[in-house]
Amino acid sequence: MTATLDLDAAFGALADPTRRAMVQRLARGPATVGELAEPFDLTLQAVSKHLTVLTRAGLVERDREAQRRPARLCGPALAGLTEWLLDFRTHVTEGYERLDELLAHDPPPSPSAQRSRRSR
Amino acid sequence: MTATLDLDAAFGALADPTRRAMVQRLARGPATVGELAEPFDLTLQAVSKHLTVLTRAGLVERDREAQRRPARLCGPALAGLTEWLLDFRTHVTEGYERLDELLAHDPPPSPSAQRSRRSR
DNA sequence: CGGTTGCTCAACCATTAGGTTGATTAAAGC
DNA sequence: GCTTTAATCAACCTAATGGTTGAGCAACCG
Repeated sequence: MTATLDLDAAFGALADPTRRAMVQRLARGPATVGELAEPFDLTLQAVSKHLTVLTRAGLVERDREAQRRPARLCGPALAGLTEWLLDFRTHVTEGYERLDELLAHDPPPSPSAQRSRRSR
Repeated sequence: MTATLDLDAAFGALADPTRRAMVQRLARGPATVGELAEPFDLTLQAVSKHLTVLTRAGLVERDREAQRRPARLCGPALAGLTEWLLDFRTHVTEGYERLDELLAHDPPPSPSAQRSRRSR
């Protein structure tokens, strides 16, 4: 749907507290690398790297404005992630009712099939 | 609430495709390590490790049933994750309207006060 | 009892991740 | 034109990941 949402990259990106904080910061509006770096006592380079990770995960996009390269949030990936989780929760409830008390969610709409994966 | 939901661990756990697949598999019901390992051509040990990761992330719980140690999904962490994402999206929309087109979501219901987080 | 089944523990290995310092590019600002 | 500002590139280090093999433990099977 969002085309190629890389769940590996997206989840991975959010697995880091610094990155999560940056994302939350960006939720308030675009920011330059320097601005993003400020609260973290990390080098600019480190922050730049984090930004790269977030960008490759599709969570942020970069602009170019004079010498500055402000970053701004990129919604779809976030939406995609949320969707995956919600969708997953739906799958959980379907055919495995015991869980609806755990997840406290609504009844399953339809069956589906799913298959494995090859890794690394 | 879910007390200490470790976002680092939880997002991190889901950042791996094998682990995600295992979680999806578990969504259909508890499974032993062997059963979980089967589709992946990995050693049992590797799968066992993944299970440990998932367990530490609070995503699964282990039982003990003779020599078997079946794993089953543990809803709250999943729910917590989803909540974080949804909550975050809410933060995004509030006070930064440009994003509602990005996130393609519903209009913000009301202003509210909710503020950041400290990490690391 | 001895063997098999189901799994974990331990040691190890290769790759990646998060961070650093140092050098370099690129656009402004006198 | 040189210097400052903003950021990236490059090399490097350390620690964590994802995987392996091999040994060990616990419970059941005959």
